[in-house]
Amino acid sequence: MRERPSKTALYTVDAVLVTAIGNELAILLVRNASERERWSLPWQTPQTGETLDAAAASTAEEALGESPTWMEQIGAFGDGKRHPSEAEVSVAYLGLVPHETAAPRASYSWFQIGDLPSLPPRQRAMVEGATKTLQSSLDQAPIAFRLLPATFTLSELQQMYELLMGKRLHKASFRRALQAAWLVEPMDEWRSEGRGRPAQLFRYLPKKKRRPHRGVRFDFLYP
Amino acid sequence: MRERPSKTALYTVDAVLVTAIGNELAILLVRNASERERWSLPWQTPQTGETLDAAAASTAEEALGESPTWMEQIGAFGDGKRHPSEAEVSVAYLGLVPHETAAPRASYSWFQIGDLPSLPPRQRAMVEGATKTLQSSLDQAPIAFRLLPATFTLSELQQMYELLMGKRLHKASFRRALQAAWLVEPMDEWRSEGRGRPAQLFRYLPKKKRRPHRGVRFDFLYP
DNA sequence: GACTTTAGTCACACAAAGTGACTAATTCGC
DNA sequence: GCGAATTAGTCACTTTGTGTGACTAAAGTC
Repeated sequence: MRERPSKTALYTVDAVLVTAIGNELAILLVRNASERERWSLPWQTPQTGETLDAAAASTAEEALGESPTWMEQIGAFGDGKRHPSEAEVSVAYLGLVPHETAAPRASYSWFQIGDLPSLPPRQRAMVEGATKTLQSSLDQAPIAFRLLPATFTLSELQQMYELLMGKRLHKASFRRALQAAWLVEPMDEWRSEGRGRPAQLFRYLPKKKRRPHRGVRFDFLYP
Repeated sequence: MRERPSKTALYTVDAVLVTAIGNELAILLVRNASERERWSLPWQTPQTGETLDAAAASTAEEALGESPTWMEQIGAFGDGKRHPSEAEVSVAYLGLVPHETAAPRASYSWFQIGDLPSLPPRQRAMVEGATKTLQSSLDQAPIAFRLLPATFTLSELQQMYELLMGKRLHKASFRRALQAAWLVEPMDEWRSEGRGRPAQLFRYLPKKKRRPHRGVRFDFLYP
């Protein structure tokens, strides 16, 4: 956390950095400088002239030593909820990191999302906002791909979707939809994972081939 | 616009108020106090202790004399773009208003979205963000319904969807999807609009009857 | 070499969306 | 009054997409 330059902290930028560990999502927290047994999201006060996006990126880099594979603002939070800083408003960013390449620096560590310690109220709201954003933009943005390493098997991809959607998917349907979407490219590599037939490796490759949706979707029916 | 209390304006809350006029969306702008031929989005500096949502609602009420039928934060904007205030960051809200009940106060007026005057750069970005949010949450939230009066015909509803989606829809498909979604309730009223058979009036009525989605959606394929 | 395990595909049933043609109820022109 | 025009509302058929179980393929285990 960069120290705020003066008493009049204007606002902060906070990062909700997410990865997938095993069968659950995890969030990166940092130990408080003063009360060492308390945790909070990584945050900082932007330097004058720094853009919001840049401040979020630098917050993430300070925590992980590298940039997330995906970063997106999820909104401004304030509304009376307490924050480690004195800022009235904090701008939250969601960042995605493949677990394989994510080595937190000292005093940062991953917490399973179902097992978070108590957080400052404003940051608790950010975590909720982040999971909501994750769910709702699963089919608008390559969320699952950004949580996986650059190359992956289709089973891994399916497991990631199952994790994010919170339900099991049928293999044949999943692959059919994936093929129709023209989103992955097979590599000339296979990976043998102990037992069973080796799986082909793929990589994410967004492409041409758009096809507009057909009907209207009244999806807000299904909350 | 409420005057900012001191020179150190922390941040502002800006409102992108949208309505549908005829066959196009329109946005509410306010004439600048000093340069009367320039326009900007309604904004204000929140009073200390006021929540963001409350500040946005009060900005809208000051402009229209009433609350929008839908209001949602669309994010924080800063990133070096200029703003009428000296604040480094502004939090933008999207508000929806049915045109029938929207009477702007003095020095406010509606501008067709295709024919906006030049705006402060930060607010220009907000308008773009608002239209993006409109598009992307069309099937997550009752956007179209919030732009229509409380009671409407199915043809009006379809026209609103066509306007928001920017394409024509087939009547039978539209109504089939609407019925499946269980979102409107027929009233015992009909409205005769000049020529042709009178149309039954409906009202928005979200209900039970959920049905989970079936497959995965790789919709980000189609930008 | 039979059995287990994981990868990958196929085919069929069923559900949803695209589409044009139909019926229904009103106004307009004459 | 009556037929044409206009808008509302529905139907039936076709095409496309999804759910599902059973199948083949290639590896390890015993």
